[in-house]
Amino acid sequence: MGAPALTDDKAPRPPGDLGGLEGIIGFHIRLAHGAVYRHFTETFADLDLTQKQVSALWLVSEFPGISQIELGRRLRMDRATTMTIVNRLQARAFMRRERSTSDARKQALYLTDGGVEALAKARRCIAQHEAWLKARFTAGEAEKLVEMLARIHE
Amino acid sequence: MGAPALTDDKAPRPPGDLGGLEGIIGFHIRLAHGAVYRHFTETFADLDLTQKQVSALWLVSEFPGISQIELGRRLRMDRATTMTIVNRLQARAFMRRERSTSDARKQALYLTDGGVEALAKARRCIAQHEAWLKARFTAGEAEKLVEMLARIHE
DNA sequence: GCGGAATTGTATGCTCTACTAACGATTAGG
DNA sequence: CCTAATCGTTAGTAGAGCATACAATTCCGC
Repeated sequence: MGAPALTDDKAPRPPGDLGGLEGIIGFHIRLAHGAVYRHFTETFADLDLTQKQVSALWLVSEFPGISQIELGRRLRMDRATTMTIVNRLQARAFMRRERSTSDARKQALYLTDGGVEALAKARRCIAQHEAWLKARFTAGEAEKLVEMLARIHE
Repeated sequence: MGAPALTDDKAPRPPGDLGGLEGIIGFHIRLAHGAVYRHFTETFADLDLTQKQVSALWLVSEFPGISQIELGRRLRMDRATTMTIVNRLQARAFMRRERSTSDARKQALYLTDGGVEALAKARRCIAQHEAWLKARFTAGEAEKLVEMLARIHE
């Protein structure tokens, strides 16, 4: 008991009040992720790329010839999810698949010229997006935040 | 130039290496959110409740009679998304809708007895989930993390 | 070397979340 | 009183994640 009724409009608690949810770390991660996701989507509206697609382009650029399973491992995606990402990027001619010469089970992934170009544009958008994010923190805080988040995803 | 080939299996970089992605705050928030989401889903497998559903139950419990639009505002969901959440919870008889007496446009949301019970169980699962999360941090760190995440979602 | 187990890619189908656009009902403001 | 704004609702679209099943390939024990 004690929770005040809101049937009338004399709301006694401010609109941002989240009650007991306020102290839950997981809840804040969820909201923060949502906010970042929304801003990302706006920033990348012109490029029409999602976070996952950009991450995949980026990783394939840094690890040319990487296999799908390895790409998925680093981005914490399962095989099926990785497939749909790569399918879309291949359909837009940003990426191509080749059978690996060392292991015929694997596909080796490479960026096409169009993919390199798209990634270059994406990097500029990411810089902008990150600037929006980092404006809230000092350099030390940003570093600490990244380090703590890394502890969560191992 | 510079990026080592992975066509062969002499991978010169460790499997956790994310290259330039490492420094991107948004990327770490994404991965952390994924990890939290996965653990949450495991923890709540028996209850068959999602993060959003639990958050909604919790908020309606703290603000009985809250309108859908207000619920959505606090959880950063639009009206359509809020609808589907409330629909599911109502279908499982955890929540009921009533027309607001003060504003006939609004629905006033209340937990049913089943909803109260489900929330009680959910709270125990959340405690477990949060303990898993908090094990990585000191009390001070956890507080700082929450505060920094709050800066992101305002 | 051979046969069974594990790995990788692929296809299919389901779910949750989120968004847009439209519409009707109700309320609020000039 | 009439118009604009708000709220709920429905329908459609899309990304992301997961499970399952299957084929091809490789690996390992014998």
